[in-house]
Amino acid sequence: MGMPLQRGTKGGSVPELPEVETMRRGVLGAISTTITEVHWPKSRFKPIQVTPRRNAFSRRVARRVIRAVERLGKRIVLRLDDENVIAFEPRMTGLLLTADPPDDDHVRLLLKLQGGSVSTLQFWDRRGLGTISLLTPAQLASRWGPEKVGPDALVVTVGELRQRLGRRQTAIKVALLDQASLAGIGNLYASEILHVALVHPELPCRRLSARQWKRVHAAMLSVLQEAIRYEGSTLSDGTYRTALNSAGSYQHHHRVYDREGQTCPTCARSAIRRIIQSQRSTFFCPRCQRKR
DNA sequence: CCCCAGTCCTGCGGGC
DNA sequence: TGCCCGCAGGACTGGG
Repeated sequence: MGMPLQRGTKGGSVPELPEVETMRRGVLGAISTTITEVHWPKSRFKPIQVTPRRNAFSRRVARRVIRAVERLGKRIVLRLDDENVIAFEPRMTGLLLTADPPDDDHVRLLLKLQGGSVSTLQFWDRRGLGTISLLTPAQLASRWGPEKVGPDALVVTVGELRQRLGRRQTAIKVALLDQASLAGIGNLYASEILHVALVHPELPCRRLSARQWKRVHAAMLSVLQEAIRYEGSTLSDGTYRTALNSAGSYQHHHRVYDREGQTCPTCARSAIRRIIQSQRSTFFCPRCQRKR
């Protein structure tokens, strides 16, 4: 039983629902402010994708008032007084900050705001896979309407969840990541949720019993809500930060993610295993989460 | 429609 | 000591 005790090393938690919801709450102070300046800092890195082009974006958001700050799955949406929206998509390493960023090199956009408690809003992105978009209501609907983005994981009912995923042959862990079926879950929380639900990650969706769907749904809510209370997960590479550039602390409460070889905290007997599903790591306890 | 592999990008750790 | 390679995974795309 010489189980290797491994430490997660380059694990970098990515903004999923709890992290993006924490970002949203962190920038609520931008509501009712006016965008007075728009800056695109020069950088030695490849520029990130901005829609429309930067000049048009700057011209169209200048002097607009931010009416609301919303979350759409893993994206932050600022509703402007002309009905258009600014959408920030953090993807792997994007952050929305009201405080000083982790470094100046990776600031992609800086908005100066007037009239509220928040005077700057910055989009910071180390890897640069994130996107920034200014969209009309029609563009928003066609890109991220209900046909493209499923119901939010905090809002979906167990019936809806089962209706959307229940007939699929795909492994439950892979299906939970499909944003068109269910919005907000990413690789980290999928493993955590299935562990709490005591469901094996490789179980095909159509094989889950009604009881298991109930457990998955309940675990999804409890894990996501608990993670929001701890302001999300900041792993060893420290990438994810809140709007105030502080670390989240849910990583201290992870049960399986990035804990390969460590003893399962639920049964205290088996070692956490790591497998690859759809080219992504999945972590689970083979004792607590049985296939049959 | 369903499902999977490949692509984008930077930083970091391990191996040599 | 430094270089190279693999890995991290969200969203999208193209193919079977």
